Amino acid sequence: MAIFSKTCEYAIRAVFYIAHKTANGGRVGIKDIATGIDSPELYLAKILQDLSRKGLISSFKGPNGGFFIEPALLNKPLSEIVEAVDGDSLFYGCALGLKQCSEINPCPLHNDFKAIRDKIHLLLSTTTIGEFNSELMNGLFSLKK
Amino acid sequence: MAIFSKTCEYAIRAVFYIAHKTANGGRVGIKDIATGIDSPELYLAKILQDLSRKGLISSFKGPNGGFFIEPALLNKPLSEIVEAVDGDSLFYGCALGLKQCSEINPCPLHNDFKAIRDKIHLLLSTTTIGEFNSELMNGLFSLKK
DNA sequence: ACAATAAAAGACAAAAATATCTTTTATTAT
DNA sequence: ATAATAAAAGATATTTTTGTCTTTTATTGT
Ligand code: FES
Ligand code: FES
Repeated sequence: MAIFSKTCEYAIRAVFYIAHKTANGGRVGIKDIATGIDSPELYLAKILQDLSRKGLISSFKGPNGGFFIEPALLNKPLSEIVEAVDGDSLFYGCALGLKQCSEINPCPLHNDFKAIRDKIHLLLSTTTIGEFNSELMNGLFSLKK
Repeated sequence: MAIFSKTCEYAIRAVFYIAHKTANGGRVGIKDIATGIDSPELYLAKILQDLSRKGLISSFKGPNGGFFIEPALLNKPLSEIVEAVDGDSLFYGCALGLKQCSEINPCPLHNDFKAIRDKIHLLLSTTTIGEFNSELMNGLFSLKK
């Protein structure tokens, strides 16, 4: 198993893609995004509709329409995307699936896992949506293949 | 999304349960295990069959039959259970689902994620199946609720 | 030998995740 | 106004994961 669901992988890659493509204004269409991140177009459309409803990305219909990200939202943490799609069990849940992760009734992995889980949470809450824009423009980072 | 699949959560909890229940010999039946880790009995049976075929746990049929773990296997790393059930993408896969995680074609999260991924791998390969036996016998750790 | 026990195996069922198809709505340009 | 464009919405399909049911096989005790 991967760390994120397939849906979440697509969501993150799409958000990074939209962010760096519209950082200087303009909009980017679903076909462009789907090709740019190598994902099934119609499934991605559903995911972006959802993010749009939740206000994490924006869109316009019609000619010259497409998706974009409000400049102010470029420094939102990536954790908000993850939480919107996969929920927060990666940040707060028990590694072994106990109903409640707690010090009172800990599973055997609790102590060591909590440390790692907190690092994941920290990474995702300190990484912003627009953080990689210039590297992505320069082709230093990849979102496909 | 949680870090392990439900199947893997049950598998780990069951292995810990069997380990500490049979550390001093004897066998433990599926009903006992399912109750002890709070999992659906018949589904767990399938999971244990699989682990048994792979040689990670042992079993006997008939009266006084049940599951147990060869003493020598008690210091096998937990990572083998995880790998047998969930595969190795948690240890080697790209966070964003790129086909290949590599320095040559890295995703934006690559550097930070690799560090965390390695910690997860280290934790699971240095934790052994029998490591928590005494704490489990003492009730210091929990495998249910 | 025979009955009782308990896991193995195979088939099936339900739910969730992933993916696709079709129709509608908003926007733009002619 | 009208046609063209592109996302939104709703419905449907496929695949995977999770869970259950039934039959078979191995083992034990009588
Ligand atoms: S109780 Fe399992 S991780 Fe905290
Ligand atoms: S390329 Fe994505 S984690 Fe290495």
